[in-house]
Amino acid sequence: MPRGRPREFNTEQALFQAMKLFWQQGYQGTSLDDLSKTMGVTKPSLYAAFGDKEQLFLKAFDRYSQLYGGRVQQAVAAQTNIYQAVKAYLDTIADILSDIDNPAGCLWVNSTSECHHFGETIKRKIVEHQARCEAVLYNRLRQAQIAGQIPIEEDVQALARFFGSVGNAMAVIAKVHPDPLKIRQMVEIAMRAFPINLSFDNCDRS
Amino acid sequence: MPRGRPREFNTEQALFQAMKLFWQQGYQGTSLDDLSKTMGVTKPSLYAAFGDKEQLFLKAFDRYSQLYGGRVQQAVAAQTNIYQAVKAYLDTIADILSDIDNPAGCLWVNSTSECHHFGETIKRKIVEHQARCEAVLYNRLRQAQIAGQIPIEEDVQALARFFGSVGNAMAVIAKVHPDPLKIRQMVEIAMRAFPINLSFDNCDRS
DNA sequence: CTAATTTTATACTAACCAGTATATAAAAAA
DNA sequence: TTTTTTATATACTGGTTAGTATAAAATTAG
Repeated sequence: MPRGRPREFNTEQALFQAMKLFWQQGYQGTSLDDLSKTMGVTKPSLYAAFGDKEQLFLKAFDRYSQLYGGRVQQAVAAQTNIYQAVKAYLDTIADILSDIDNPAGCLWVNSTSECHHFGETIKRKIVEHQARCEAVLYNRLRQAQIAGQIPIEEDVQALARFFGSVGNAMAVIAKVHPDPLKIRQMVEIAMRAFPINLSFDNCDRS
Repeated sequence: MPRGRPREFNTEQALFQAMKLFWQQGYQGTSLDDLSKTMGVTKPSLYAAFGDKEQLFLKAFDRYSQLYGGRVQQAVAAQTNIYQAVKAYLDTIADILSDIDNPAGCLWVNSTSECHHFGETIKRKIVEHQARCEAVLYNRLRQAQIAGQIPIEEDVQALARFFGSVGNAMAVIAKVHPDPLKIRQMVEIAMRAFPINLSFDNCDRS
């Protein structure tokens, strides 16, 4: 057991609350008094445990990235078919956006809108997250292309960016019209842009 | 000529500067001192001419909506072919996002991210703008559907929402990677999702 | 020129912000 | 118990925020 007086709060739970608050209200829209109250941690304890507001945000963002980015990544990995893998990417985002326990929209998309105000550290995190999401799709698409399932003349990097962006677009819609049906329709229509290799079409699009 | 001391600033130009500042920095990220300085108008004059911060934002947002929404609407109206009309919608947004004189991204998308902090008046404006953009696409798509150029079983409302959302997604990309080429590629791929009426296909997709 | 009217310049206010100093409480170590 | 260590509670600080009071300046009307 550690030395001094024990913490009266759970670090993980408190960080989760901070993440949800930043997600809902944005970085600038969330005050330390707000955080302190919602996390159930007094300000001095908060600083001792997580550092200043920027560091807390970084940790909250990492948590978001691991939790939901991880869930999307797993869903993609679980599919063997490339078409279904891309669809799983969008479907999982649709699931997350439709969960009424979650704040509306996407923390990453919200953060990009605020990026003018951020320092270099947070900006780097934002770019990294985007790159990681795109890479999940790119790796699978490129692999499928090499396997002949996607036409060789396709720019799979651009394709990964497109489907990644559709996920972001769904988050924007979810923020204005939190209607699961509308989000599902987005997935359905977006998947029509999936390229067909006419000579090697062995993809199941059921 | 009006009665008292004449204004030393141009209202239109000042509002344009305010719009650009909100666009770049967001509502919460833009202070009145900021606005006063950039607009070249002292705070008391600013309040006399535009009202408080919320009212100024509403006017700046209206200006944005008229200026760029109008430009997109015109581009769509200029096309006779439905496929080209939808493409013109996205191409015009790509043009606006690629203009280095403009702040990165889209004021509307940025504002949706901040919406938790807004009062009902601004929230209504945000929903209205989205509905108007979608309507530009819907009206054309529905017309084309009635004319038999789009399959009757298509949900053209969902289609309008999809292409509108692609425009938003392009704005998010532009905020992180301000690369015109990447934005153009988004348009190219998104247009693949355009529905073909196999029995009445008279659309020019050149 | 005078009076009425409107804009501008300066300085101010009350509330809120991120962050902290100080003192106290709760645990382990000696 | 006493000392050491860590966490908590309270109150505070300096800076920023939106918004304003006051007075001077610039114009027109009579």
